[in-house]
Parts: sequence; structure tokens; C-alpha cells
Amino acid sequence: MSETEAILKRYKLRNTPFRQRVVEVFNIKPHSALSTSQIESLLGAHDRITLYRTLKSFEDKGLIHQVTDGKGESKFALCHDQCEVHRANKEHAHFHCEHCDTTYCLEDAGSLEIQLPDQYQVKSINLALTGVCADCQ
Amino acid sequence: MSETEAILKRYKLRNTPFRQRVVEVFNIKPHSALSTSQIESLLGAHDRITLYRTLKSFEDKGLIHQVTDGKGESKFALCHDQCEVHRANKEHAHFHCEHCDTTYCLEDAGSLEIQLPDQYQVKSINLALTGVCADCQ
DNA sequence: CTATATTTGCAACAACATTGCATTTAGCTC
DNA sequence: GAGCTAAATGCAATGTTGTTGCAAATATAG
Repeated sequence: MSETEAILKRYKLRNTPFRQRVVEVFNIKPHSALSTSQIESLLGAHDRITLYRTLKSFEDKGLIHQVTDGKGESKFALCHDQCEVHRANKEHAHFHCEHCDTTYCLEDAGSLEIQLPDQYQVKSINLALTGVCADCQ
Repeated sequence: MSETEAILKRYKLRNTPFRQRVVEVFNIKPHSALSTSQIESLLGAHDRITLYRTLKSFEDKGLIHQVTDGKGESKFALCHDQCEVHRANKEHAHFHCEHCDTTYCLEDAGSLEIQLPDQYQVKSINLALTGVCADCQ
């Protein structure tokens, strides 16, 4: 059994050729998040409807999670073993490189302290940095 | 000269009836950010294309800025005198109430410290909190 | 191998956004 | 205030992104 097949099985997802292709796309750039259009161009020829539903299944089963990069575009990233997104109330930082358009997951990268107006109840925190990554310097 | 007219003039924007209406929409809920669809419903009858171009002009001239609320939807907010968005490298926090869907600008609300991998160059920081605001408790 | 529920791929559709162009209008100069 | 010019407006056409319904194909369990 290939590693891709094992991943699908671990997340209780049916092992189809299309899903294998999608998982492999995520493995091209590990620890980074991909927009729908990036996924589409890495995939090659495919049916867009099937991709949307595949991403939804992946997210429902906990294989990927959604990320906002601070630029309004929503992206998807593989959940890793240390992925905290599916546990509650965990801040999760991302770095968006404006040069290569890659969004990196920064797990466990810092601390923050916020003073909120009284009575505001915080449920989740999204921290997105924008700049230039090491590869693009 | 009305206050709305004065605002347009200050940002070197032509003073048209349509632009006055858009500025007034932003003044309905000061210090909060509006999505395109929220703006559209507050505006009443209007031409959608003109609105898109108006928002672009407003942003180019520095009257409004774009905000991401951490939920993938992009919103617009008036820049205030203390608005730091158009100066460089300034963190800027927002609070998105998941109950009333309002996004508040939290200027000057806290501090954060992030450890980045070497050689990453940060240009801007976007911090979005999600939860329930005081009005909706 | 067979049964069954899931997945896939196509068609149609809906929401959101952009471009080009002709017309109108704001603001400047005289 | 009249005329000029560049900017703004409104309409048509088109593009992009995402959804829904349905019939055919297929992965997994028994």
C-alpha cells in the first residue's frame, strides 16, 4: 500500500485515483497552504466540481483544514500530527510570502497578548503575517 | 459643505452623489468593517459595477482599507485619523462577532511576539479574533 | 462475486467580479 | 457663468468561482 493510500485510509476516506492525485498535490509543498486555484493548476486536467467535493470531504474527515492568509484568499493545508486546528481554541499563525504566493504554517511560533474591550468573548484567533520568505530573499 | 463632502475632498476624491451615499453607509456603523454585500444592502438601489470601482478608488486614495476577518470574507473599513494601515509594518487587530457578523477594528489593542524562521522578512501583520461581541452577549 | 452506499462527471445554474465603451458630470480655466 | 477636459457613471458582455441535481461508475463490506 502506498503512503498516499495509507493516508486516505487513516482518515476513513475512500481510496480513489482522484483523491490520490489531490493528496499528492498537497505533498508537493509540505507545510504550506494552497488556494483552490493553486490546487487546480497543480492537478492538471480534472473536474472542478469533484475537486470542490473532495476538498469538502477531506476537511470533514480532518485531513486538511482551511486557512486565511490575511489577504482575503482562503487556502487549504494538510493537517499534520502536531496540527492543533482540530482541537479547540488554539491560535495558529501563518506566513504569506507576497513574492511566491506561498502560505506557510507556523505551528508553535510565538505568543501574543491582547487587550479587548470588556465582555468580548474570544473563541478563536487567526494570525497572518505577510512578507517575503527565505526562499525569495 | 457637508461633512461627507469634506471627507471626499480631503482624500482628493471627486464629490459625486453616489460617492456621498457610499461614505454615508460607512458612517452608519463607525469603527466596524463592512463586506461588499453588507454595503450593497445598506446602499439601496445602485449599480454594482460603479460600487466596485468606487471602493477601488476609495482604497487607492486611502479613504478605506481592506480587512480580513479571519473567516475568509474580505471587508472594508474607513481609515480614521489614528489609522495605521497606510503606514508601514503596523499590526492591526480586528474582532469578528460570529453572532451579528460585525467586524470591529481594534486599533492599539495589544502586543505580540513571534518567533519566525530565519530570514523571513515581515511586512505586515493581520490579527483576527473571532467570538461574540459585547452587544450580543 | 454481489450488494450498497459513496464517488464521479456532466449539465444547468447562481453569485460575485471584471472589462470595454458610450454618455454624463465634476471641477478647472477663463 | 460658459466651455473644456479628465474622471465617473451605467449598461452590455464576459469571466471566475462555487453550488445543486442526477445518472453512471466504482470502492468497500459481506
